Amino acid sequence: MSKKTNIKNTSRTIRPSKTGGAEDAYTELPLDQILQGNCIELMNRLPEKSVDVIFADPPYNMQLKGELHRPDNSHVDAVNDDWDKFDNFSSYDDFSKAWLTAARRVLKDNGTIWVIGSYHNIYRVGATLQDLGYWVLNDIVWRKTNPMPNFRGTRFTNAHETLLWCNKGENYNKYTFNYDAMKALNEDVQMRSDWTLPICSGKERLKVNGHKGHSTQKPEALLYRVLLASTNKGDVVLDPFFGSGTTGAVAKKMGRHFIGLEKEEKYIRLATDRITAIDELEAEALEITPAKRAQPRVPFGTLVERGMIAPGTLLYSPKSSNGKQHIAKVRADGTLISDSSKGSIHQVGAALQGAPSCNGWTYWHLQVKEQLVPIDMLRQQIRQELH
Amino acid sequence: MSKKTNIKNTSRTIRPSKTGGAEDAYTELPLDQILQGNCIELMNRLPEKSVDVIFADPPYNMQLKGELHRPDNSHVDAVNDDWDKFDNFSSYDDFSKAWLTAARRVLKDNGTIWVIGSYHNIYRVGATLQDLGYWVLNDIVWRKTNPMPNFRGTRFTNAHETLLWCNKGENYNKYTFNYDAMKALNEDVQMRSDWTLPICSGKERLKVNGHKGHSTQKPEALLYRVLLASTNKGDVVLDPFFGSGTTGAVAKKMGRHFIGLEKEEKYIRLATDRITAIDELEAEALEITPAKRAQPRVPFGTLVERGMIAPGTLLYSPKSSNGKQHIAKVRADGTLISDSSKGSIHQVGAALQGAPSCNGWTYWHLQVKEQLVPIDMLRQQIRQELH
DNA sequence: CCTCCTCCTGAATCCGGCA
DNA sequence: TTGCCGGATTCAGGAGGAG
Repeated sequence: MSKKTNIKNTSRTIRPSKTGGAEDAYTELPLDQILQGNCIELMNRLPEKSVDVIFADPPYNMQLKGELHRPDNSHVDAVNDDWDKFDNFSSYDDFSKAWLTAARRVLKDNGTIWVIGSYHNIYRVGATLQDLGYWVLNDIVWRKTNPMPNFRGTRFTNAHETLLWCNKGENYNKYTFNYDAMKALNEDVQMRSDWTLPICSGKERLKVNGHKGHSTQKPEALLYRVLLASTNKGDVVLDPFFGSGTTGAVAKKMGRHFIGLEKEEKYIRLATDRITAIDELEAEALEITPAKRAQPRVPFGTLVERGMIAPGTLLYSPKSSNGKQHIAKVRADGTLISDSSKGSIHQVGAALQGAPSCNGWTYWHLQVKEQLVPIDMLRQQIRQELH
Repeated sequence: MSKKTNIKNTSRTIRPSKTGGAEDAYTELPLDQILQGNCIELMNRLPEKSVDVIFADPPYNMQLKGELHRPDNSHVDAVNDDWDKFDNFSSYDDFSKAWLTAARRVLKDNGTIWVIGSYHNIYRVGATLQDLGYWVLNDIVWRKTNPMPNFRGTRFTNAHETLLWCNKGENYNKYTFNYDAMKALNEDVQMRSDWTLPICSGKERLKVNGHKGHSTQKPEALLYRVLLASTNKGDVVLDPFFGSGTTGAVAKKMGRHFIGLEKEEKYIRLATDRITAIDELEAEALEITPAKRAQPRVPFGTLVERGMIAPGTLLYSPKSSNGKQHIAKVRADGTLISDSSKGSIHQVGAALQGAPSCNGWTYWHLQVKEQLVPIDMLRQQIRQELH
């Protein structure tokens, strides 16, 4: 059982045919619509080899256990939706295999598929993609500028998600990749496999009664880059896990057609309202998040790690008016130790001077051939590499 | 068939025992050595649960690429393609399963394993890790500052590799993670899951007759961060695909023990020379920022006992946003009593705030000359005495 | 209108020692 | 093994109010 939801009056007429089985097959693509139901059944009703690109944001199977609080004791509103629960890896794999098989049938031979995930699920999804014959073109890392920290200090901040971009096989080489558009978007340097973008928050984040409209809404900037890279104007983009409809919103804005598949009524309502309010952009499109121009932050530890300053190296302060000079030793984790204090280059510099603060980059020097050179010189080198 | 290679004169004597099978078992760990042979066989000869960390840089499945094509390189239909791919990925999976199983036996229950790979193999490796019961702690993205560009403009620049960091399972929670050292290395901001480091080039890149000594030599900075994060001084690090010996070089430098497994004679020679030339850093330089949890516990009652806080003293919470401030009185046994609750400094603090927990040391303050001073100041005094 | 400050929040596999 | 309980733990950015 499934029904369709029209997004705009201009959407095409649907003619389900009764031939060939219990399910109604779409003889024509239901463009710019959200179809309600199980995405596998719905995909099987679409004509084969009919869509240009698939973007899929399947459940991540997060397997969260207890409650989590921030250090200020506030409660973390985690993803604990029923749709994210699976019994075990095996049942998750069955699910992945099923929807990716249905997706493969619908995808044009020269089409491509994007799947986004986290470490909880992306390794399984990636293996399943390969098992089904999909060919990985790139794995893309979405570096979040503002991820949630690790509140308990138990792991590295989980600061990225992964997208897999695949075509239907090694020998299908005519997929769309707008190389020059990507290069232009990246200030005339080849677009890399790591994309730095903020998470979806602020005004862009859809709310219902003051609460998140969807627990995992993706930022439009992410979809913008995906669609700009891998589709042309007028292409058809299928999203089998439509959710809050970011794919549809960006597709409409960019003059692409979308087909959204979604089980839950509440998300369909949310997405429908959202997309209805959107106007298609004129020819020239804008990147929502411009590249940051600021100088990249370089921790002092980076110099140690890279072997530019070995642990055990002595650093020297400038000689003060009374001829006194401070010395500190570099430790393995990029902190300093002096006679009387330990800590960052800034902390130790401040402590030794009895000052409230200190710029360690200019205060501390290396001895190079009987000359003192500020460690800031080394930071400049690294910043040049990071360009 | 395998043999060992001593790296330094001080290495311990090895006593292979003839008991229990055709293979010689090591009754003692062959520390700081490179063992020649098949890594699975070698791992099976090591004592179980004996190494603290495994770092593995397995073949990326590029070698198998030839097998992924038909011998005549003919175009393969998508559907028929499946078995072909499956068979070949399957053999890579068998290989992964075999060495990861052997690795699991050798790894201490509270040990962790790192595996590095690219999109060609990491999704398969990740799924295999999970299938074997390993629990992913983080997936780490190594962002290369200087990756090889995509010359043909057909894809995004492949600018990263992925590391998976796992422990032996969901319930093994005592793995080593030097959170504070990582934070210090990153200038007092939590270390994230994306690491920006250059590839191995220049002087660091080992050459033999003017050519690369090893085709996939990893940068020492990468191993430095891995080992600083997940090992302590004196720990044993096993690398089953030792190659050019970056793991051993960094381990030696950092005062960790290594065990290297490697099939090829030429790489063993390369790595041996390399590691021999390396000096271990001095002890003071290897010190890192200690975890607060590692500091001696001081019961609040000690302050009362020592007369630093008299029974009857009033303690004050910080003023909250609505101007409210909680007050509690110290009792003779080091518990607090307030209007509504009694108990430890933590329990009363939590109860008064209606919070799930509270660090009483930072929550409660003494009034000293019209200023509020956290009682943690007094704990610091005691800890210094204990020094 | 601008600045400053406080509050809130985000796909999270989030503690550990001891009785 | 379970349960108790001490006490350690966060970054970026947007919204909104105060001044």
